[in-house]
Amino acid sequence: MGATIHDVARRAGVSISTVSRVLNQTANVSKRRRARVREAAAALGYSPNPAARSLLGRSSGSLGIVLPYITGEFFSEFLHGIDTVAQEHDLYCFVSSSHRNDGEFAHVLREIGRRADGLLIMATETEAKTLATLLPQGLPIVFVNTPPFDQALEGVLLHHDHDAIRFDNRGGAYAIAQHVIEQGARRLTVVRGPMRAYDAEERLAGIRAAMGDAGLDVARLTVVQGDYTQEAGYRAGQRIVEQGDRPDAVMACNDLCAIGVLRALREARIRVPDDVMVTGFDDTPLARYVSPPLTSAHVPIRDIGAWAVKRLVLRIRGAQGGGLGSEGDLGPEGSLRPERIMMPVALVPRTSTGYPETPSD
Amino acid sequence: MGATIHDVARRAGVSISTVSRVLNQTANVSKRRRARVREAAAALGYSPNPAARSLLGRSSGSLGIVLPYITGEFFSEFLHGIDTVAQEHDLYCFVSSSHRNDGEFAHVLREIGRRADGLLIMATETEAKTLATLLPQGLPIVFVNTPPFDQALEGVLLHHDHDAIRFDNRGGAYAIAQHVIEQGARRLTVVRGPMRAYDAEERLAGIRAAMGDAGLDVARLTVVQGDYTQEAGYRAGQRIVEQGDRPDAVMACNDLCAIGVLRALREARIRVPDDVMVTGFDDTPLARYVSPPLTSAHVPIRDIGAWAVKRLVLRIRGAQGGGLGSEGDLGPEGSLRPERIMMPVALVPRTSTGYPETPSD
DNA sequence: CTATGTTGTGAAAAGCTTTTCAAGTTGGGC
DNA sequence: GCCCAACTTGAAAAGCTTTTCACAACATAG
Repeated sequence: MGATIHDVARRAGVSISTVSRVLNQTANVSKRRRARVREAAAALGYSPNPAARSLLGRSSGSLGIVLPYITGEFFSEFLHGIDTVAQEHDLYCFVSSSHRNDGEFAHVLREIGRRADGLLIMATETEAKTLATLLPQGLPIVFVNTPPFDQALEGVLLHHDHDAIRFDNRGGAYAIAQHVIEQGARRLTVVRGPMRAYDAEERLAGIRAAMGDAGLDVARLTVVQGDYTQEAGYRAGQRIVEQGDRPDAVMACNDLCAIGVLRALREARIRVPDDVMVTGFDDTPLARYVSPPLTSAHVPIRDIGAWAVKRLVLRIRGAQGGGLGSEGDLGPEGSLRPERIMMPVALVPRTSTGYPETPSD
Repeated sequence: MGATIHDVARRAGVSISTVSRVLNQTANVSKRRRARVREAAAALGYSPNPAARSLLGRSSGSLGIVLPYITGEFFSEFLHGIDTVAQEHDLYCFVSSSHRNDGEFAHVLREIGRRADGLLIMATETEAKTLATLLPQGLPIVFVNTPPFDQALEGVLLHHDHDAIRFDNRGGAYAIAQHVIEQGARRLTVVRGPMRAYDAEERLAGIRAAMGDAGLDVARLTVVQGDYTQEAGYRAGQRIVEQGDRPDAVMACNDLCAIGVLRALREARIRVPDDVMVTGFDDTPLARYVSPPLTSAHVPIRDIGAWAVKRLVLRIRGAQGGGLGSEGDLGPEGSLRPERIMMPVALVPRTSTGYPETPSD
């Protein structure tokens, strides 16, 4: 089907070595031959066989993106950031998500690790220790939103020189709680994320800290179990309504969940924000469009995806990746120092907490 | 790093041919050796190098998923359906989307075509004729939501034996329009999808047909330009409000767009559905959670993704794929007959068109 | 003009698997 | 007991690229 390097060599009247050298710019070739090879390659529409290339242990030209079960806009946005940068560098992404258990996760990680030049791993649910034993060796990896660097994963990260990027769950939650308290809320209820998710834990901690700093009794925080879906938010909202002892503010674990809460309150004829304030998290594009517009914490998820891939490219292709990281980035042996980025999460106050609506927002 | 087939052969005391035969069950091997090979492979954690395999022209174990620019939940749901089935068959998905122009699209299509065993193409925006010249040869392809089978693509589809699945844009839009008219609407406004998208065209046709059948003057349908984002819906909604001559119903091109319309109406203190009805399309999980719950047309997007991949697997792995399609599926030469599926799109009436709210929905 | 270094080029090997081909072994029938 | 068939098994080739090695041509310095 596709032309091979031999076809190009024959047409140009040179050896395959010369063709390879011209196309990869890996050594000097005389002007005349170079032109002839270029011409032949163009005429035949030649592009090197990726399988043969990766068999050599060189680049396969692909990236592995391993994700947890994600729903809603968050996923689209994240993948969009990833895809844009990958396309710029002519890299192709294996995307895999929603693994049902650790065994499946391990299998996918291993198989994708064999096929890709680098890995982007987002695994909030799988614990750090499990992850550490599963990591493919000798492959650049960027962790997104994995557990805190200074805990179990630290050793792994240091040893393998991996990068990591996460966002400030605690700070974002702190800001939201602080804002809600400033708006007059005293009795707070949280619809928390999944039990195993450490980020849910962090957000909870942020809320508790804000309550403590504001002089509120942390023990009086009501925590309702939920997850990152509308359904869970809806059910949690119903429970809050039935409970009778109505809180001043319901802080959902993300925007989707908050939307479920909003519906439950609406059905019970409870007004937001007049009777109860509601907040989300992530600030997906949707947040400003629901009724009422949702106070949230902005997570720059698209930028995070983009950064992760840029970083991966830098490690895979070497320093010519360009634009990212200063020269100081290079470690003693010329290898990149691992970087750990914490993306700030900014409060976005909207009507759902009584903040005046601004049309531009 | 990883063990090779030679390592397994050495450990088991046999030749690499025997190892290959055992692992692929491609020929008889004596019981004793078979056991020894199995054992050695397990001990070394051997799995065959995918690059070497695909170099042989055999399977690469991966699928190519080529998508247009998609936003919101629709994307997540679709990919979820795809991923679930792919994982069942141990296939890995190259996902690529948001190509800025035909050149980029062509490049990606070609490169992914070289890397994958089969292609899932969803390309509403790229025209059928362009697509036909770009198709990689000799590769199973499933088209999702590409232009109607009986138009330009027909020849290509027939020739290459490709499958196609789409959903009934026209029927769904017809049902929505009919419903809205039954609810008392006479002056209708449409926020249509992108100019180049043929599905937007189909939905418009469905609406016009419903109007005609109901005895309304089709010429009096107002069409506002939009696209599949909330922002576009918001702007379109603002324009509708400013226009003064308020319609009885606004039919948005999808749920996201409808949510934008809802916000614009809300800001103008126009009540939904009392003053104006609003409808969406796709029936994403969100539709039932917004305020008011959104009348929409249910597109089984997850099922569509799943069907497409099952079909691809069937073509790639041969008839043992199992469960999908009867024996009658096999054509004269034992090859699968191309199948074209039209998924029905069902009306889901909710409060935004005055339909009584049901808690269960 | 010889010795040395530089540059350009092709042959060949390596990377890992599947599959064909040939050879070996075993068993059964006459 | 011998021959043919069937079954097992190993060697080798093919698939396509990159890179090393060796060689040739050419230029420069002494």
